[in-house]
Amino acid sequence: MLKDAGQYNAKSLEENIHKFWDEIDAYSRVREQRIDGQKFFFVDGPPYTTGRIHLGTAWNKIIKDSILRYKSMKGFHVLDRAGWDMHGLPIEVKVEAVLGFKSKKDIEKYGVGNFVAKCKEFALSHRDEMTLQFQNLGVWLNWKDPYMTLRDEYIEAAWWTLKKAHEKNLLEKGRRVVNWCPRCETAIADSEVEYADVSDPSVYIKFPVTGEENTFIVIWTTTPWTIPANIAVAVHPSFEYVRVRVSKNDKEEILIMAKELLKNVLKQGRYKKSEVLETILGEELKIEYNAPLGHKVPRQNTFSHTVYLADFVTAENTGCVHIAPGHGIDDFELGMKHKLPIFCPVGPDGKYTEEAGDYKGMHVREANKVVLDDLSEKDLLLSSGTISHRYGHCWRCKTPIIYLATEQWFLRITDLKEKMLDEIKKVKWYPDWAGSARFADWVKGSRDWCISRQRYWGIPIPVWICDFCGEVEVMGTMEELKNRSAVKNLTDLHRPYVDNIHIKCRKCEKRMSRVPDVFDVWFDSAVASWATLNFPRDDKTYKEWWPADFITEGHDQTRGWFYSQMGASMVSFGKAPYKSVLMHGFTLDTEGKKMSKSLGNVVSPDDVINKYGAESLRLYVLSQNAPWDDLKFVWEEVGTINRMLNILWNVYRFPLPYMILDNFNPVDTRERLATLSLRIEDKWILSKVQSLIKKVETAMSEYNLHKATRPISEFILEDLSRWYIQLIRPRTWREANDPDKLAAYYTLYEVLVTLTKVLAPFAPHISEEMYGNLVRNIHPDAPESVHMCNWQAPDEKFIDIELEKKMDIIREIVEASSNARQKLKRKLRWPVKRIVVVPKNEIVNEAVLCLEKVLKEQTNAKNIILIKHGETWDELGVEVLPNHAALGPAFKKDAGKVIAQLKTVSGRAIKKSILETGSFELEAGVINADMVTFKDLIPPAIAAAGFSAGDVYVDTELTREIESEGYAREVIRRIQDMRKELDLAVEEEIRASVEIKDERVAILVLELKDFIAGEVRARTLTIGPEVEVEGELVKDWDVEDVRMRMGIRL
RNA sequence: GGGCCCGUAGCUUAGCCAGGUGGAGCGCUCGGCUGAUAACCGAGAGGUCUUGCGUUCAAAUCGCAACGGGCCCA
Repeated sequence: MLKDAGQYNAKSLEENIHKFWDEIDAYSRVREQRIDGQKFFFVDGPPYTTGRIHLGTAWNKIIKDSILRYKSMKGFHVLDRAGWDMHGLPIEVKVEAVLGFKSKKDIEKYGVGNFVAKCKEFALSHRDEMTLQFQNLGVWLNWKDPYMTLRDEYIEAAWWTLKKAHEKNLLEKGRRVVNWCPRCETAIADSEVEYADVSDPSVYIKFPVTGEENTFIVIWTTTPWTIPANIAVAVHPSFEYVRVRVSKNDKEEILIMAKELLKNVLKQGRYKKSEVLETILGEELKIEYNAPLGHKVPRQNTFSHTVYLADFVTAENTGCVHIAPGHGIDDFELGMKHKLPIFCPVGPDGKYTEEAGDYKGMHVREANKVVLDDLSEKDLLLSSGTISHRYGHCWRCKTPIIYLATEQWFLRITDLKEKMLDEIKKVKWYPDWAGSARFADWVKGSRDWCISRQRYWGIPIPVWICDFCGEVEVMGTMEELKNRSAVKNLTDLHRPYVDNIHIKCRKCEKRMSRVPDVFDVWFDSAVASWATLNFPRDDKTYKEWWPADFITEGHDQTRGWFYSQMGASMVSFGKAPYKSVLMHGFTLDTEGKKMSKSLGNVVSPDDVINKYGAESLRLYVLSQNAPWDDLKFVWEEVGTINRMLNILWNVYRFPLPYMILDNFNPVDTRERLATLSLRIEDKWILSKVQSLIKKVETAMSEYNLHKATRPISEFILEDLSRWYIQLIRPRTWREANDPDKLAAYYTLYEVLVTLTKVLAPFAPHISEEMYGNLVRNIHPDAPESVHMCNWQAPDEKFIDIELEKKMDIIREIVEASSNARQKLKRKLRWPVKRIVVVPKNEIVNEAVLCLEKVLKEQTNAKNIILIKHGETWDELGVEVLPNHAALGPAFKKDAGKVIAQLKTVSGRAIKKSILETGSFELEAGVINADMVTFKDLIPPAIAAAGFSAGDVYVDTELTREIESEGYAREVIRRIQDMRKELDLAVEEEIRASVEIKDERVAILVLELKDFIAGEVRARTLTIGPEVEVEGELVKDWDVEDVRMRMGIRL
């Protein structure tokens, strides 16, 4: 049996549904149920296990959940292990903060094993916390068996991939300049560098040119601490450079710089006089110079310092660029090209090494000032100021990064670039430009991938090197390592457990040791698509499922996970690891600014759930805008969605009391619908709901979640609540087994049940609740959950597009008539004599004929008069407006007479004649079409309003019958109001008395006494001018200026 | 500085790909309804479609540039 429903309470409803899902193990059973379906392999982009989820993460998972629920209902066998990214520097930094550590030395002292254990504990506890948060959103993924990057089988997937890289000669150890965090003492990836505005030195330095007295080449830098490592100066080959004689304080010297920047340099150096001695192209500039800090850094005197040409030089500052190949990427590349020494006198802790001579032991951050002082002492400092610019910082500990030339391991992704670009084209991107423009551009500009980190909590790099001959061997699996090393009981592949495992060199039979590095954490998630299938341990599953059918992440992942996966997959398998990608946007605040803790504009998903429930949040993020656009979070809009859900709930619960009262038992709904005689509005809503399914399907085929969810909301508000429910209301109040009522019941039932299924992927809670009552309480053998149901295919036999169009017209006419009524202040409760529809096209005609009853009811009109298309309503008066400009010249002095006569003749007669014959004969002369214009004259009791395809006239003239009904309805409304006040049950009977002093009105109302009594369920009803009013509740009313006194008693 | 995306009523947006009188919702004002009722419905006001230039008979729509926002990079 159906059960009644209370008010919509999102929180308790969602809690109950979550409990229900747990009880019946809904998720697992839904997936099992589809085990024979077509495979749909989804890979969850693993969130990083620190802290709580934010709005963007919530949006991400809601998108995934809705799409997967939809796919599952469509019959796909979905594979969707949730994923967790659990290694890496971010967690190390958090744990270091908890333990109060300041550097790697603290970790070493604490013990790597202890530290790693803490990191693991941290990651696991956050995973649990975040899982709960995702589940509160109603997100279904495989939470019981997620893939976790810290698992041994996962680590093996990474190892296997690196071995592949080695076999394909794509793994390389090399010296490169990398982003280096001097606090974390590790290389960090480009993607781990966060840019922020900082104030740095902005200094102009003179390098003394060899063999030319008092001549200097001028460079500019923001990092004076790199001057001790200077090796060269770069100039642009096609810029013009000048030698300038300048003077200041009676001292003369010659400076070299770009011609274009002469003014700037003179200003910086506050030179009073200047004289250009020579202008030459950069490519002709052949000079050597002396190390500016040779006296402090003895090694510098062993290098030769020369000017080189480089395209990356820009016309800024001096046009001459200081080159330290050990401390800059461009610098390094230029150095490699010209075989310059890669001089890097800075250690991993950011302090100068022995090679830096006098600076040894000094931290580079303290060195800036000292270096400037030393240069100043030598009179090599041209000017010194500060500049505010964007500079890179370690994204976790916020320390400014430095560039260091270090030994690192690289994947030679650049070798695979062309093939990767081909693969990108084979992937289906939503939207298209995410792949063709954004991702392709990123890949084109990508560099080799530095995968090594000098840290602890990560996947150990499985490379062993011979201590003697340098032979390199890569371990692909745990098994391989065991076999090669004679270590039998290896239970954890993390550091420090793998650190002391040695193997015997195949070449020289000496000892091999593991390189101490761990992987860049991006490499972890890069192998997710096969690691989640437990490859390489399980080859069979891989063959059945790989590559992924679908992934979806935010646009920040273009350079992140989209890329890292593509790179790793090209290395491993030579093809893309995914077939389709939906790129979604970012959540921003109301102003369109990004949410950040420092701005204090962060909205957490929990806040939204607490206020409106998960369902509102879900539908909000899904429908607010296109998935790929950024989402501006606006609280009011969530409120609007919540209101829509509330209306849905009211629509759902409105018929329940009647259905229950009538013992309505909807079995074989489709068959009953075929045999019952349905009203046209029933057919209409059935058509509408089928059309809705089609719309949702079309939108979902392109992952247009906004275009799928918006029509659902529109259907609920416009078609169901505002229209169909209003139309069938009177039918639900009928007593007994009226077939017309049953037709409405069955129709509404069918529509609501269909709606639960359409809604299920997007609003899984409310649809489950409705389904539970509407379906499960009636059919015990139906699927237990709406999510176990098949997606309902649109049924063409219900669809009648013409009818849908006609109803649209009728709704427009009703709106127009309501508009017209308002002009004459005639309430809808009062019937009107007639409504005249003047159509502008044939469809309006058909619509009115076809839906006359609906139109009549909804406009509360006694009659509908339909004027034929092309004709005018003949009761409209016609005002003839003389056209003086035409009448004057035609009739000259008689014009006045003609105009006067025009007013005495029937306007309609003139219009008719002019329309038919083109002229009209007045006593004073014949007028033609040019001389007059016509205007409709609307009679006083008539109100007019237009709609898109015609006009509507409402005749509000009162008749005795109308007044009688109008007053009667006023009385009914007020007694109903009083019933409500007494909180009476719908079926409870009353005794009522109404005193109306105005005798005329009293008589009018009395005429409909029986009607009134029936409507308000009154056993007895007395009405009259002298009635004694009494009862539990007595009230005085003012009805359209008529005083009434009413009382009701039980 | 570069790549991609976004910029339409007070707010959130549709329309843009395939050029031809800019549609909604929220909010506001006024009104209605009262057997969904701490609900619901209707009407009205409100737009230099960020700006400028160009293509065209015609530009929110196509092109170029600028400005503002986002992501990514330097």
